[in-house]
Amino acid sequence: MSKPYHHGDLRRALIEAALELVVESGYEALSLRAVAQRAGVSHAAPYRHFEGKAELWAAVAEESFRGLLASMRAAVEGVDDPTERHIQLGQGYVDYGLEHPHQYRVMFGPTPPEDSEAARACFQMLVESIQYGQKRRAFRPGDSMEMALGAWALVHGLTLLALDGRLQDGRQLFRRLGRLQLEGYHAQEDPSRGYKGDTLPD
Amino acid sequence: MSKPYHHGDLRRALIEAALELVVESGYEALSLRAVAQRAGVSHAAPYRHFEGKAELWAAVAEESFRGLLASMRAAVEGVDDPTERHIQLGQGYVDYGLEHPHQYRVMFGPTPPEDSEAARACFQMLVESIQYGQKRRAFRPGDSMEMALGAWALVHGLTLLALDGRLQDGRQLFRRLGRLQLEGYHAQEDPSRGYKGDTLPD
DNA sequence: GAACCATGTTGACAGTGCCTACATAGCGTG
DNA sequence: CACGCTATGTAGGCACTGTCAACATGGTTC
Repeated sequence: MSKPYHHGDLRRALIEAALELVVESGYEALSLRAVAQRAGVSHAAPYRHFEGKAELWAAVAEESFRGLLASMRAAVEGVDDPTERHIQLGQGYVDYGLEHPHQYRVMFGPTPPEDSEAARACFQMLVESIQYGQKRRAFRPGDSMEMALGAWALVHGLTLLALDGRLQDGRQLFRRLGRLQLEGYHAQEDPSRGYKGDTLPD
Repeated sequence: MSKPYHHGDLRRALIEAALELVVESGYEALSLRAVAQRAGVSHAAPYRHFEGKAELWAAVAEESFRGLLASMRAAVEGVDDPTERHIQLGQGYVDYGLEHPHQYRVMFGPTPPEDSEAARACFQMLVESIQYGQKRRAFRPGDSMEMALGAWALVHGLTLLALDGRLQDGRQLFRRLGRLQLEGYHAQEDPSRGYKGDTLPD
């Protein structure tokens, strides 16, 4: 059979070649030509499946977001307590970032995908985790999306700082800081200490 | 006089040309050759002052960190209340990022500067703000560096998410989430709700 | 003034993204 | 079945990039 002229599913093959490249040779080595070569096609072939480099990157990012989503899902499986569940969710996030540093850089690189379904699903998990805690009266009432954004910012920021080598042990640090953030999210029995009603401070 | 063969302070001129370029034409337009041309010098001249592209980027980042530091300093000037001061500090951070998006991307881009004096100073401001609040018994005791890292992660994460267009109004959002985070940092009068002693949760 | 050397220039090389022109083959339609 | 149409591949070229080596210039020092 040798190599058929037409590949069959080159698009998929290119994405996987790109993923392999990014995992092995790092974030900056991702060139269209290198990807094409790895997939065993000519340097212009990718243009039949992607508009350009940015679109291939976006596809790689989307694929990676799916991995992130899976990591978060696995981390919370079977955890019922709202606080513990939320911590586990963040842990799953941070873990994925630390274990797939180059992919994480592609996901949030200079060309982030405009509309990523998987990315939205990841954020949705955070929102639902907040709402779950609110329903159980473990977290204070308030705009669950905003509180989820706060959680996202924390895990995202920690992951990036860790990837930049600015932290010692990002995983351990998150366990502490995640709980600390949740102390602010917890429902407060003493009304003199702050929240009255269902709004966030200020 | 025309143009003297030797520039005088080409290193400085290159950094400033790079800054202008990055501000005007954006983050990705930063090429050594473009910078050289803007400085009115041949394409290989920069190599007499920088080891390569990465080092020039690092210099631009360092310069930008100095701007960030200035923004943070200006934001807290004359603010005494620990909570308000800490919020203002974060505000100064977020504001700088939102007002200098391209520079912020260089600062935390794929090639972050290894040892940035200004970056350390920025972080130091956060640590001291925490310690200041602890001394005044406004914030709970605990590892001030860790708590500062939590604050950094929040502002850094929010800034990046805002720059990626994933937030509506990052500035406003920070005011709310910053206060929310501080609720977790506040000293808690009711010992039944959590912290005992001088350690962070978990 | 002569030698030195930091600083600039020129030219080249491999690699990049992207484009156009051409080749191949799988498909539907007569 | 044969014909063409079109999707998908290739080959080559363009302008640009970072980097290096060889050369030019001119300020500084003995």
